[in-house]
Amino acid sequence: MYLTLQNRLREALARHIQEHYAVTLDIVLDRPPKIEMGEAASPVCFELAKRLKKAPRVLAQEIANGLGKIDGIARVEVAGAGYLNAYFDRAAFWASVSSPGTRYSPLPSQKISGKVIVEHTSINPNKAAHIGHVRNAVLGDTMARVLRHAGHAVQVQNYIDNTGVQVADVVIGFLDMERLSPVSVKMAAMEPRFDYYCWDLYAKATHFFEEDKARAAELRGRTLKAIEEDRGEEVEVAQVVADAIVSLHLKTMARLGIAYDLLARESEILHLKFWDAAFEKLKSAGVIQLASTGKMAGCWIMPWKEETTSAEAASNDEENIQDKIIVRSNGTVTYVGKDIAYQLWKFGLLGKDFNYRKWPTPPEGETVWATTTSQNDPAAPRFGEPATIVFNVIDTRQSYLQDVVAEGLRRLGHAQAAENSIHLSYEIVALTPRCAAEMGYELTPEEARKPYVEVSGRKGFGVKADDLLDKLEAATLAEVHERHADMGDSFQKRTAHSIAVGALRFFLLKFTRNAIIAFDFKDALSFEGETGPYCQYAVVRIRGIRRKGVEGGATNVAVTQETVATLFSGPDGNGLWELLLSAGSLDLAVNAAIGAQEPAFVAKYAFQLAQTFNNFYHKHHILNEPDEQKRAFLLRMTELVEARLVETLSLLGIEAPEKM
RNA sequence: GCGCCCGUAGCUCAGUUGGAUAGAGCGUCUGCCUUCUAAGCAGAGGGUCGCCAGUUCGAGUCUGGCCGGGCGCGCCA
Repeated sequence: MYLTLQNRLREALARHIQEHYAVTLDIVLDRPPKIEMGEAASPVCFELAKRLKKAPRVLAQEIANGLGKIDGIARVEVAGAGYLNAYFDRAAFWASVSSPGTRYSPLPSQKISGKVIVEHTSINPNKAAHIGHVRNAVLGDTMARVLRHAGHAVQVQNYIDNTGVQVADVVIGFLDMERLSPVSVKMAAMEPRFDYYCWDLYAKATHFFEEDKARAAELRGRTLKAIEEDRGEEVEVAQVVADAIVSLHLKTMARLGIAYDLLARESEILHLKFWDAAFEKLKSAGVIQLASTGKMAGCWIMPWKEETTSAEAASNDEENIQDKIIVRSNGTVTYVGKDIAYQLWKFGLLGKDFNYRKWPTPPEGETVWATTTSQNDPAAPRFGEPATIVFNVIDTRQSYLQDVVAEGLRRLGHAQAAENSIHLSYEIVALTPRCAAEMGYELTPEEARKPYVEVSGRKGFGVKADDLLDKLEAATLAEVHERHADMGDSFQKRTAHSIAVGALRFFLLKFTRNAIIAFDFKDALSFEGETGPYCQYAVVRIRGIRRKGVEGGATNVAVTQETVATLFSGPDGNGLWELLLSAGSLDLAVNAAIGAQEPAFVAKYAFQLAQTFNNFYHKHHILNEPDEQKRAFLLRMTELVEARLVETLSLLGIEAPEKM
């Protein structure tokens, strides 16, 4: 609602200034420092004053006087040195927030026509998911929810690198270190904690490789080649491991309310000749070249840093060559090459499509599709339909590689697709030294002094997602049990689960993307202050009021327009108005979140609304309010807040329980 | 060496395209449960926005330089 009024004001000011001063200006709008000063303010007269060489306050007064009536805005006044402050029509705002039909309507300029792809999670399927993977998934899932809320057709894809080095390492662990047969691996893969087993095995394999580099190179080379060529025990085990772990990842993410439309697998990129098609395009367009000399001889490379002059290039020693290898001298393709093929497909620029089948072991109640080389299921959604915009949720350390992928598209002549390939980058989740020590990690004195310690999947060092969720659920269950002993067991569990998810998702979303999160159990297990449970608690309070009201046989009287007008202009008017305004500002938060690709804005908004409500809650004792009209008004207000807060939390993937 | 990111309260972080008196949570201290759930509320204390210049009517925000920290620059991903 707020956004609608803001847009009306912006348009009215722009038109007025254009008509009366023949100046076209972008109208900057922000919030006045205090609610008494209105709800939207523009410093546009300062800019206009400069252009016209007139005093800003004089111009502001002229505009305030001349600006006609704007629907939903009561008046526009001059303030300070020349601000234009707009005061919303509170009763009208109440009416529109109350009407059930109000929906988010994006600005026309922001409407993305066509399909949006959000690729996230994309964990190497060779070990259990850890907290860093959860940040990726939660960011991507939240972004997808927010985009859907804004009316976009979103497809969520999870890229499965089932033919890469990481899977190969675990395959070597099973075949060459543990000397298991494929059948035994198949049996092991049916165990519920197979991902944990692989977590340890992967760490052991990494250690094993470090002992003897030559042996490592030989084993890896042989295993990777077998997997790529789709033959032997290696490929059999690789498939078993990758498939089992993907299913476990899906299960872990389902605990957090995260689901996927499509699992796009690297094995299909290879076997359906996606790479071959991309390779031909890159070669014929001259985007990549076969290096004949130097240390990259025999590789297909994409030249980088073209702007350096030949003199500079000549003086540069080989160490500084930035050219990116796309195909190795042994003929195998790098990750970047495969990613270019995949990215081309996303935009419908490859001229090929996958076959699709249902994933055989999805989480309960879900349908997940996956790519396949075998028979296509005609019931599959049209995943091959070109996207107009693609969000790739990948940590910031891979920025350079993402730039290479986008540059590849650009040099193939797809400037628009390159522009719309958005790297939704985020910083890593590290552990505080204290947390690392708690987990039995021996810190060097240097590490102990740093604010955080980086996790490492290779070393098997990190907080596993399921362990963290278990810990959170145990903590919330103990609390729920204590507070609501009368509650049934399964209800207690459900409640504890939603609080645990609320705590974790909010914890990961309250930081902006480029903040490094130093993880600590103490912070993540906190349920007070700026947390998910705080926001959930506000909803629970509202539901408590409603239950009590129904029990007490509260009369359901309609709130008259007079009551609304009187209360908003009365002594508590500004306080009440602040809450309503906050409840009507979700569209602003969503708009900002999409504009900046920053889900944290929605989390900040949820907290701010919950906080404003808690303030209201303490100020007004609703059910004891003797005045029937005022009571009805306050009750209606809580309903409005509940609806908007529940909606906001659902965008964050957080459920509000009935009691907590 | 080159590139990207960061530096705001004791700690952890917000601060949309430059706008009015720089905010929140945690922690500390003081109050508030016979009244709709205290996972809460009110209040106090806490700041040379790393430093120096510049642009501007106006800079935490933009530009340049410096200081400090992180990451990337692999025939790994």
